[in-house]
Amino acid sequence: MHLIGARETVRNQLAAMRLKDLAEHLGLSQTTVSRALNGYPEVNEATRLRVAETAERLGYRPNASALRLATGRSGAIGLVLRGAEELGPHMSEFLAGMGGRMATEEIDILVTTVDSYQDEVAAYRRIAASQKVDAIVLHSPKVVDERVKLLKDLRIPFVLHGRTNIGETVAWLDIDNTGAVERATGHLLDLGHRRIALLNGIKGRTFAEHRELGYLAALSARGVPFDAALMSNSVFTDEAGFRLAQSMLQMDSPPTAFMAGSMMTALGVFRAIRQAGLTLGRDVSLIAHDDVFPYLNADNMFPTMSTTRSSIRQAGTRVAELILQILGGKKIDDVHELWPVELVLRESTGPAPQNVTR
Amino acid sequence: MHLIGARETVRNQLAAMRLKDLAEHLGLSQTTVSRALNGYPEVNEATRLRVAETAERLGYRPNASALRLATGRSGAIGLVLRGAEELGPHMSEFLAGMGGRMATEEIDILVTTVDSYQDEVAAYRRIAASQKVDAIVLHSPKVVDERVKLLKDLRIPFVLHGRTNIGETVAWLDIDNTGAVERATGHLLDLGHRRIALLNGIKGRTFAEHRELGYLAALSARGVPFDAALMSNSVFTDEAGFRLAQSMLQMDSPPTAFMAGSMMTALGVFRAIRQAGLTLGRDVSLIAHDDVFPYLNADNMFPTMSTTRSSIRQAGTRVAELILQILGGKKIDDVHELWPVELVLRESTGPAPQNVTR
DNA sequence: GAGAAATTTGAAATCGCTTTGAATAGCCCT
DNA sequence: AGGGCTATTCAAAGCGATTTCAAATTTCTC
Repeated sequence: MHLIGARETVRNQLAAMRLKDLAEHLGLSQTTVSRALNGYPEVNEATRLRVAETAERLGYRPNASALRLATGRSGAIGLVLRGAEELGPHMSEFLAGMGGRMATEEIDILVTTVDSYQDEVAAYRRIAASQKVDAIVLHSPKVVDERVKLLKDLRIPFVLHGRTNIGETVAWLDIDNTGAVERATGHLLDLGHRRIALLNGIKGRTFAEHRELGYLAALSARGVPFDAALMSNSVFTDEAGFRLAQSMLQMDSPPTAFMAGSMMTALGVFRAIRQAGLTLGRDVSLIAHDDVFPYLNADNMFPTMSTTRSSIRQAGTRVAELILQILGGKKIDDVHELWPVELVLRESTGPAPQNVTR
Repeated sequence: MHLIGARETVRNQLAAMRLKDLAEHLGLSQTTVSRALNGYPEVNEATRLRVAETAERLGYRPNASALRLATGRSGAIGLVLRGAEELGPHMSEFLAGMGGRMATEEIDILVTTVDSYQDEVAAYRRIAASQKVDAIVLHSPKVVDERVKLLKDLRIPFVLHGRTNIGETVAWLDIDNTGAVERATGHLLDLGHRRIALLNGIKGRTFAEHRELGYLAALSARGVPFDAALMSNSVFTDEAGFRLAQSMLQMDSPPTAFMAGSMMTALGVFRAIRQAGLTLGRDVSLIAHDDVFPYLNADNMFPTMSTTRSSIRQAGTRVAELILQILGGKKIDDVHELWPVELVLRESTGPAPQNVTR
């Protein structure tokens, strides 16, 4: 019993080491240890070395909550997802990109899932009021997205992945959906296609509207009238792609080419074409938008798939970078990036078939 | 100037409201307000009502960091992902399930991405030392997984999604991979198939080993010898499925049936079968494991796909629940769940073709 | 070698919450 | 009226870090 010094409280061996413990261990004040660890200049180099070495050896890490309380920064950035719809392959790729960049800064990503738009608004309010995150990634914007206003009112820094027309300055990163689809559609038109189907994303989402703009622009540039029956809006699933393509192929005057909004959609279209007894790349052409999923490679398809390509993972990485810049003080007026989209032609596109009689 | 009371410090309007502000506003002490908000019994019901109403009206939310520091609980659970490989469709479904359950408890999910196993270990140490999370979800275990030991040493509660043979008691939830594959393989054997390919997951992962066990058990039960050339291990991608199925179909004695480890794999197999000029469900049979992705429905395929089915999203929800139970004091010895897997027969399976001469 | 300047360290305040222990007020009894 | 309870409320002490301000020590400068 008396072997244990009474002056010093004996902490549970299992409890994590605190700054105080480390300081006592070193015979220094908490102040000095803290400074040494955080690279302040006013600490003796020999001391700093000793502190760093001991901290490392003892596995000391500042308590995250205490650090956050003291500094006011939470060391995390928030991502609110509408569980069912949004946490799909696109988001996980984006997340992977973001995570990669944030990991090097020891910043975590706080994922909150919600069920409805109302819940989403509530979640933002909650996150803001409780100061859980330093910034937010806003995504999947609608053409007019009130969430932007909300976040601005809440005074929480954020970067928008996509664009919106809300008349407020926001930091954003987006890909040139209009240009991509315009070019792809133009290419199909040049190949002689006149009936081109557009399997677009959910109505109201900015990217979907942008794609529609590009589609219409290409048609109108070549004086080809558009047919609303060839334009559809839905989620990007294999199933929707199949269903839509199937019904369009049964039209009196079916499309000879498809523009699929995602690789998932393309898989369904693919299937519908085959089921109709047609051959992709000969009877029917297909260009899909490729967000570059590592597990679904356009080059490895049969036939290989022509795509408009833009890595959503890279976008995630860059958005993370932009957030760091903003947290570092950069003005959001200067944070706008529009990424070009490649058009990669492969085997799924070919000249329009001559005898349209089927 | 003198209109502003000098006694009370004027806080920036923009700064979030603190408990102190709320208390002053109410003319009560922080203690009472805190208690009222947290449902302690020793506070007058009228007071509680008034506090609750005012807090709500003013949008007060306790500062997360302060709350965490004071209570010692972080209100978050951790998920470490090896970015590139792991953050795919499976994980995002699992995450969606977890998130749904955690959201109702106002618990967040802290996602950390890492690049290597070493980084992963470092990440766990960091997370533990900085007390960022109350618990961890450990996933994708290997047959012998040292991460279990690490987390136990770190004394951080966790639930394992899957199983491992490390000789330590851990809380886990897993699906009956062995049983599922055994039954599916048995069914194919009953249909007369003798050359059945197994496109399994990555070697060393417990679930892959379990599936192999089931496969071998079914074969041996019917006295059918196994052929190592029909067993493969790889990631669950469309591409790998295609490549493996394609090469197997070119064997002298090709398989007449495939067991695909995931829907992604199945898509590739599907393609290889078609490319070989064969018809799925007639010339070749296919059973895929279906984790139930909302965007890839076995029922909507053509032909519809026979599957072993188990919702990974539900698993996520349940794992979240188990974590909550453990944090609530439940002994980990009592937390083990083995979920049965359905075998759903659809059109992609049929009797083995009679004339094997091709 | 004395005083000024620079370097290095430390005590204590602070961040915003919870919680312990004490104080006050109200009520019932005898 | 005073003692004993119970019901409420509050002041102050943590939680574990950072940071301000002051003190102690060393190094210059002349």
